[in-house]
Amino acid sequence: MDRMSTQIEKPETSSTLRTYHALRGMIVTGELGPSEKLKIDELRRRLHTGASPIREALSLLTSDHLVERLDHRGFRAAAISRENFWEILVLRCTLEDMALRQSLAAATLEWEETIVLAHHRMQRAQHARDHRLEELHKAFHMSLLSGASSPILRKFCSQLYDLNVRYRYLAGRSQGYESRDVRDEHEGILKAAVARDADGASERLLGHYRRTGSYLASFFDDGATPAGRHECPRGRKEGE
Amino acid sequence: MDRMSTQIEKPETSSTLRTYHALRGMIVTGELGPSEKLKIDELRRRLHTGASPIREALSLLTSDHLVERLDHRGFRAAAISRENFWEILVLRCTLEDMALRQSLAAATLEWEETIVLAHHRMQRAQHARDHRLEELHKAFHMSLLSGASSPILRKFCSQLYDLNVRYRYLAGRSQGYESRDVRDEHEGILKAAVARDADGASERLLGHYRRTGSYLASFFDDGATPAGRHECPRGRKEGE
DNA sequence: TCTCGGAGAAAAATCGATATTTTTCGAGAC
DNA sequence: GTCTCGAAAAATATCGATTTTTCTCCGAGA
Repeated sequence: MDRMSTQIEKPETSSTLRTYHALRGMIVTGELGPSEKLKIDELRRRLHTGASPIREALSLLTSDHLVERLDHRGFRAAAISRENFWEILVLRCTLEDMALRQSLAAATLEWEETIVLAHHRMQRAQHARDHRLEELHKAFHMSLLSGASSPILRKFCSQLYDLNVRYRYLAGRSQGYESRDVRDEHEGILKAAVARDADGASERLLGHYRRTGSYLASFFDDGATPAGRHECPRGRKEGE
Repeated sequence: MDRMSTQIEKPETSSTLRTYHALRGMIVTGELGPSEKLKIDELRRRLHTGASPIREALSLLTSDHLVERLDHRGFRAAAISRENFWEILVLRCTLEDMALRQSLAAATLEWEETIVLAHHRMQRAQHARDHRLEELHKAFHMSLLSGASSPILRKFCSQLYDLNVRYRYLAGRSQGYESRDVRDEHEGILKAAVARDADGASERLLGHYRRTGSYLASFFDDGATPAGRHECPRGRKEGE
């Protein structure tokens, strides 16, 4: 992580990495639909590259749970399901709660400036209807966790973020960040984080996810939480 | 998962998967040491396969945090550090606690028989000094979590398991399962799980990890918990 | 002595082609 | 009419070779 950069997009040096990001974007946005067969040859033409980078990128995406590898039958975009949706939400709440608390516990002035800046950039993109809003939104959320001492945990959170955003796209809600409520929520999270208020920040962050989750769930479920009866996940709050 | 099989080794159909498992084993056991350069050509010769399967396998291992990918400079086995060791332990305790509770909450008779069987196989291998003890040990631990409704969580646990075992090997303690204590601990975990005692099982399981963790840590640290001052992780226990 | 630069070697990344495997589809049997 | 078997077609998996990049090391200039 360089200085104030909140990790926006690199020049993309290798073909494999370029392909990886391209494919990930295509799957997250639904350009490649759930369970869709991913033919090497077709992708090769579409992305102007060889079979090797495609296969490597698909291997990486397999570990991100965005692609499934079938014995000798190639790859396909990950299937979706109610269970999967709730699973992601539950895990995400637990892990981000953990990461956020680590991050706040290790908070520095530099980190504080980073999240303020990330928030500002996101806000500005909202007003300007910048197409980069999506990645700036992720950058803001990841910046909150960037102080966490556990890189593995941060990576897990990043993966779960993408998995969740995918469901948002599939529900046809590519961006709902403009609404007054969501903007207030972001601001509340930022303020609590700056104030080093772990419980408050966590509560707001997880509430943010749960509300979005319930909202999105209505597009998959027929309106309610699933039959499997996962209770809506709750972060551990010290003062309860 | 088929019937009673606790997921021991498949016939290994594709070259990529075979290579993946081979390389993973080599890194976990320390045959390929930390930060060691992983030259494609050398591995190609060593594993009697082409460059493509090697690269794909290495890509998969990158997502497992066992291999690092360097810009245009190839791959190397993941570095080790005190921080990394504790990070893995903390995460592992949190996630296995979660998975174990899910698993117990969804416990069925079939699941119960699976864990009993997995435990028996492990015990038998201990007596017979079977070289497959290592994989049977993993099979037992994973069987405990196998009822968890979240496949992603189970995969995270599996990854963290391997990362942890790697440190055990690097400490020169390839197998410490024979000791009376460890065997008792396993039995205690099994009994609590069969009794559907989530708190008891979790406490024993995490205690098992923490004890092993402190023990192993002494080989990396100079005897104590790290400067970074990670407190030893604690699972959430309901009744406290 | 140190730094810079460049030729040569080594290694990685990528491509094109071949070998395997799976899928498709139609003919023939029941 | 349905099922089975087998050959053709499609797609995957893998290999060998080429291209590109990085690394190494030696020598010239400061």
